[in-house]
Amino acid sequence: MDELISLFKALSDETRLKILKLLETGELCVCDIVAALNMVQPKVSFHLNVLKKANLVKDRKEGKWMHYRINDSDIFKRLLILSVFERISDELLKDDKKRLDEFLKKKVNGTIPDNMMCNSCRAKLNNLWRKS
Amino acid sequence: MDELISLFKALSDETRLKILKLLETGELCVCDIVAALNMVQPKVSFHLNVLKKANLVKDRKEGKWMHYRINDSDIFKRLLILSVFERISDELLKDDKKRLDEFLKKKVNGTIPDNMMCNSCRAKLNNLWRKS
DNA sequence: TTAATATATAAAAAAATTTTTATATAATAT
DNA sequence: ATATTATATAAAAATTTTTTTATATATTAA
Repeated sequence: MDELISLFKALSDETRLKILKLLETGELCVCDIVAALNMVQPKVSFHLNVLKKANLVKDRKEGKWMHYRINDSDIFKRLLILSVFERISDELLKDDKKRLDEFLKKKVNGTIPDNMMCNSCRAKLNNLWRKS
Repeated sequence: MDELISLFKALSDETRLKILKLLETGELCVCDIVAALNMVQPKVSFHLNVLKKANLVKDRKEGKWMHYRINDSDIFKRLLILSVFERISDELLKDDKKRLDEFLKKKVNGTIPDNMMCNSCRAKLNNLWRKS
């Protein structure tokens, strides 16, 4: 029962639902999420930890960066997460997505120096750059 | 989004999950739930109110009694509630169900006087009595 | 080796939720 | 009318969660 409660508890907070929604399209590192939500880093880390304890996200370390992605390995969680996505309007995340885009753009155009980016971010952004 | 959050929040508490599980087999009045959970009445009323605000239960007044029942009118809530039931072991509710049975028995055998029972409780219990 | 960076963690403060205790309300019984 | 009963609500206390601020750790850069 504790597992069930920690799952629902994790889902009952606006910041955490926003984080999940930001991760909808793929993994992000902590600094991306901090930029998107415009919140202080320890606050974001706190919420990521709640999500992690509830097994709603997985993390992956790469150099000094920590990447988080959705963990929908079991069917019940997948369904919950999908229902959540469905119920959160794009409107609500508009500003956050905009800040995220701007932050990623800074990474691409070099406003954020190359050595302040991990390899997988660079690879992904280079790829985006070529596409658009 | 607030509706979604209040739904998950309502589901992230042991007492409230127990109440839902007690209501699985049909409506109960507040005093039944108080007896089952062995908790003080205002505490139970508080949690019932949280469930009601989240639209997880409906209430019905009969005389001075208030009856609560599950509200699974929409498909998402029904699914959530069913998943919850599936995940709560009978073991966890064993003592509560036992206390509930004993309380209902007292209503039947007259330890609790007839005038301290509403008509629908009497009807239901008489029915049970005849069956068993 | 020293400095800088990304993130985590700890401690303190703030805010929200839950529990308890007391009281109010409404319905019924006497 | 008065008393009793079921439940709700309000106020205070206790607990939990969240936020903030400061610091620690690990990794890379210079």
